[in-house]
Order: sequence, then C-alpha cells, then structure tokens
Amino acid sequence: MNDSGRSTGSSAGSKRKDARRNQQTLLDAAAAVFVASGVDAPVRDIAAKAGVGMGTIYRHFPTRADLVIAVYRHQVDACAEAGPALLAAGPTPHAALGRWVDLFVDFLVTKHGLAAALQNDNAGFETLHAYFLDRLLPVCTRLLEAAAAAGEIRPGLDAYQLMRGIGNLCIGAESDARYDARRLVALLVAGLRRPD
Amino acid sequence: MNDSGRSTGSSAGSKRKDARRNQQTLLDAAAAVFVASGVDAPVRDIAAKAGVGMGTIYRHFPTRADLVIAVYRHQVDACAEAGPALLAAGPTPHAALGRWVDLFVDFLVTKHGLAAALQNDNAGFETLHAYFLDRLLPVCTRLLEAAAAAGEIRPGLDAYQLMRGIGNLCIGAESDARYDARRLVALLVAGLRRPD
DNA sequence: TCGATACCGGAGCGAGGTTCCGATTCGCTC
DNA sequence: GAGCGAATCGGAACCTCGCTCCGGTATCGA
Repeated sequence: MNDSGRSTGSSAGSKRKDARRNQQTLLDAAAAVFVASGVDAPVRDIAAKAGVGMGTIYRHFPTRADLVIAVYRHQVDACAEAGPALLAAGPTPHAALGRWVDLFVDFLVTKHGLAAALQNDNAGFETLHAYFLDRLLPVCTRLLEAAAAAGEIRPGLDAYQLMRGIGNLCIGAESDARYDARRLVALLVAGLRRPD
Repeated sequence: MNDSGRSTGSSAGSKRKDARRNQQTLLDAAAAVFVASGVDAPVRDIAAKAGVGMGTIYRHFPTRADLVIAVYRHQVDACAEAGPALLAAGPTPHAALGRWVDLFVDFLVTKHGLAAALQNDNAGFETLHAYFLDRLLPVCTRLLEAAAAAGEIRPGLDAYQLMRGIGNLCIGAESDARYDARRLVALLVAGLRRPD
C-alpha cells in the first residue's frame, strides 16, 4: 500500500549494514530528542545522542523535514487510515469529521513544536508541510465532502484551509497551560456546521 | 493619554538631540524593513538601513520586542480604543465582537510574521506577547462579557484563549494565497455563538 | 572654552545550520 | 583469506545571526 516514497532517507535501498544500523540509531535518537527538546532541537544534539557525526545525519536525512517525517510516518499513516474507518463507522459524516479532527489534534499537540514546524516557511520545512498534505489532505477532503453532501456544513471551505487552520490552532498548545487547542478546534468545527 | 510607558525606549526622556533623532530614524527604518522582510528581519539589516551601528539599536530597544512594540504601538492602541466604541455602536455585543475581531485580524495579517512572532516563545518575544495582552486582553474581555451577558455565546471561553486562537489562525496568512485567515476566524467566532 | 557624560559604531563571541573531504569500513571478488 | 573500489563516517570549518563590550566621539551644561 502507498509506497509514495519521497526522498525520506531510504528504507530498503541501503546496501551497507552499518548504514542501515545508523539510520535506525538515528531514528531512535531523534525520537528521543524530539520528545525532550521538540522537533527543532539542534542537529548536533541528535547526532551526539546517536553517537554519530553530523555528516551521517545529513546523508541519511538531507533536510530536517526528512528526519521528522521518518520519525512520525507511522503515526501520520495511522491517522490517514483512520479517516475512512471513522466515516464508515460514525453516525454522521460531521461526527466522523469531528472525531478525525480530534485524532489529528491529539497527534499534533503531543509533539513539541510540530505544529509550529508545519507552518514554518523556513527552508527545509516545506517538505514536511508537503508530506502532511499529501497524506492527510485526501482524507480530510473526503470527510468534508461527505459532510457537505449530507448538508451538514456550510460550503466553501476546502480541506486545505481547514487543516491549516487546525494546525495553526495547535501551535504552542503544549507549552501553555492556559490555552486549550482542542477546545478551540472544536469551536472551529462547530462553526463549520450549518446554522440550520 | 495613557502613558503606560514600559521600557519601550523612551519618548520624551531623551536629552540629547542625536539620540532622539536616531530613535526616530530607527523607527522609520524598522518599519520599512518589517514591511519588506517581516518582523524577524536580521537586526543588522535594520541597523544598516538606518545607517547606524548595532550598539545604537540595542541601546534604544534592548529587545526586539521593544522595537516591534514601538513601531506598532499606535495601531495597537487604535485597536484597543475601537473596542468600547464598537460595543457602544453595534446592534449587539456579538456583532461588536465580530467587528472588533476583524479589526484585529486585519492588523495581524498585514504585518509579515507578526502573528508568528507573537506566539514565538523564543527569548525576547515574550515581552511582545505581554504587551499585546496588556493592551488588548481587557478590551476583548469586556466584549466577551457583554456578549455572554446578552446570552449570545457559549460560556467558558476566556478572552485569552480567544485572542491566542485568533493570533494563531493568522500565522502565515500573508504568504499563502490559498489560506484565508479572515474566513477561519469568522468561523471560529461563529462557533462561539450559542447554538440556540 | 572645557570637562563630564551619554552616545555611536563595529569588532568580537557564542550558538546553530550546513558543507566538505580525508580516513575508515564494508561488501564483493578472486 | 586477501585485495580493492566504493560507500560511509566523522568532525573541522564556514556562514548567518543575535547580542555584548569598549574605544572613540559628539553634545550639553557651566
């Protein structure tokens, strides 16, 4: 299924054993450092944690986005796959959309700085943006279309804007106890509902 | 009016003529550079544009936030003062809130990177955050309370969260044609309305 | 005019991202 | 098992940027 493989390092193409081992080591180290210091932790720290040089990290993951994608690929995929399932299971499309959005928000909020990185237009992050879009936009579009077909929501808001808005609302949610991103996203989705 | 002067440089305390002149030059240069390159343009660029050294810029504006505040102070004040006026003029508190939010969004969206800087927890920006909060939170609180008293909105969302959410939604709005922050903010405010 | 004081300007330090290249290790072949 | 070419490793080096520090200088008051 979906081998929409970008240049995200390589999973099977690696010939040499040490290269593959190092790639895994790097993924583990990156995951640990991301949890501890956020997704924009210094590259040096990740390299140090993995016990490799910086050349190694940049060879395996040319941009920081590639590393982030590799670390979170499974979770993003899970979120993407949950969409159709929710749509099939939920009572109404709008309910399914709401539940899917919750999933997405939970994912973003628990990753330090991920939401911020997603909107960051700094060089190297647009690949991350693109990956999320590639993977999740179709899912969101289907949910949105189903809800629109059921007449539950106001028309005219495409999935891109919705996802972008959700991503934005999640920025900084993990470092500010006074701010509840879930609440605001729920309000946004509520606002999407047809007043009728 | 309102000499709630923080450490935002000084407006009248400067004794020496050249100091005052440089301060104004810096404000003009900063405004120009902010428009061209966003509020997080390199300090060196601003100094160069103003034709002064970097020591000068840091003496007048110890942190970047002080500079940003000084540049936008008038507009923030105008926004703050518009709140009560709208509340008095509008047909309903919720309408006034909506119009005030539009004002705020317009302000944020037209300043490159301002919204992002506001949520940035990097050192030096929390003063900016604090200034906006000091100035606008009371206004927003009053609008929200009036709307709540009129029974127009769901209870339980404080002004801080609303403003933060709006600020977040505005991030990156100026550099992405596919994204319409005004629309999403409107949806959020709509979601705030009591379903009844 | 003259001294004290505040101000000016840029060299310099530290942090972080990214590149580059010599040394090393691996996998394959004979 | 030894040799060889190529891929990989590692970190030194370079760049950008924020911020500080201090010698030189202009300004104000007496």
